[in-house]
Amino acid sequence: MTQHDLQAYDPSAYPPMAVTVDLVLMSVVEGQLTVLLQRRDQPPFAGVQALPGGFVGPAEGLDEAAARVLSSKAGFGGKQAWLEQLYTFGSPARDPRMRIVSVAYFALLPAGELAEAVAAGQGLVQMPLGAMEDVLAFDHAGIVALAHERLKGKLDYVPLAFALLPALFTLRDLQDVHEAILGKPLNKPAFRRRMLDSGWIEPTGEREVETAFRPAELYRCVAEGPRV
Amino acid sequence: MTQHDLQAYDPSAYPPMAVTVDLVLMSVVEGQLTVLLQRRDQPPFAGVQALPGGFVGPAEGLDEAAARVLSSKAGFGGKQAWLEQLYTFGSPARDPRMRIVSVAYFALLPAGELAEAVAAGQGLVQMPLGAMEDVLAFDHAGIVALAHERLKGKLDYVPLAFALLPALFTLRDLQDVHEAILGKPLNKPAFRRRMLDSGWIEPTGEREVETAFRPAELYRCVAEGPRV
DNA sequence: GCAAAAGTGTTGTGATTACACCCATGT
DNA sequence: ACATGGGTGTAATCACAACACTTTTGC
Repeated sequence: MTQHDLQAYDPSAYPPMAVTVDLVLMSVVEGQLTVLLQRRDQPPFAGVQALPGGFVGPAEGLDEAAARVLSSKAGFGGKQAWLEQLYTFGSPARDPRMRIVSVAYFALLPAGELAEAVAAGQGLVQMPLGAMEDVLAFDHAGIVALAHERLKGKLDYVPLAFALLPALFTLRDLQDVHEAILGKPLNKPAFRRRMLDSGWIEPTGEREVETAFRPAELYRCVAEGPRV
Repeated sequence: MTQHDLQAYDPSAYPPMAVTVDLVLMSVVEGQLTVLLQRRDQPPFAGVQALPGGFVGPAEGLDEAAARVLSSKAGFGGKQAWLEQLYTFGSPARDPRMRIVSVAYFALLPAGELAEAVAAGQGLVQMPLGAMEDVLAFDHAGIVALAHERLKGKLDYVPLAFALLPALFTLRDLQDVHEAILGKPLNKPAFRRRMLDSGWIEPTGEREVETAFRPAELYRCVAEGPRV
């Protein structure tokens, strides 16, 4: 952005492009990492599943646009979700219609809220990450794979697992989420201690109810993150 | 990118934006992590240092545009550099002239090549990361800070330090680069072993020449990375 | 009292650090 | 010979994992 100043003042001299945001909306449903998809009803890729997304408005920031799309698709009532920029895709060939630069975000929601979004009946479906074999439109399969990688990589350093759980949760719930993301079982005592030593959670003194056996203690997340 | 298909076919219905790439071109010069900057000669921010950048062409991918800007500013002769997408900035307020979405990249060059770029006399200057106190145009100070964070975070997992060194280097050179990036001294034997065990380097059998004292062995990087 | 899952104590292992030392080279 | 930095061995520390064990609840 330096030696192109003359161009910049002439609207026809720079190449205008459409900028969109695409959302990888994830949750852990019954031990499976799951993504929210939307069936396209127009070509190209009519009838194919794709990531929800939308154009960035003229006076709208990128994070702002992502948050708008998030609340419009998963119009959850005033609750919070993790929302983080993932990567920007801008290959000239990625959309056959026109030049589109797309800023991908990933969003994390508790399973209950994902289910609500699906139940709202706006054509949204949830699909386990393992079940989608190249059935996504555009380059969206690669975007989902990248989101999964990022999730795995940050899991131990950043308190993002809590965005996939309700406000109160047990250590077993938390471990299930970690195992779903990493795709492998974890040792229970080791996991417990790592979490308790992390400073991310605090015990509430409350306990589960309606359990068949001994009820587990409920914990609360006390860590901060990019929640919208 | 799903429910806006009708808009997408009408050029006037989507908000066109200019898309640029900005480069954080870094090297380690005399133990200091250093960034390549360019003095702006046009308002806004005339006379102020900024990151080199440029518009993304109509048929050009983002990585491609970044590589083009890299080779035009630091027109190094056929050598290789580390080039990696960093983050995308799109606040409506970030450029007072018009709506610009900028995809930031960071690039890593050996100190010698950075010096060549400066010597070429295209108005480029190098500045140590510690020395720039909010003297950058636009939101570029934040971009540089983010690049530094990313560099620190990936240093132990990804073989990017070698992009800051010539093809042959000593373990001491490598340690100096790590220390400059992390901003703290490292233990010599521990660092040695970590590097030798990493599988990223291999000894050449060659040795330094013209040293005052015992010459160190020269190593070569055998790891792959996103080099352009 | 028994089944099932919560929660804890103890031990072992691998990785990394810290410190001390030896080695090789040019003056 | 000696100063200087390259290079190596050994012990200590830490984090984490594995395992066995105790505890608590509902039926």
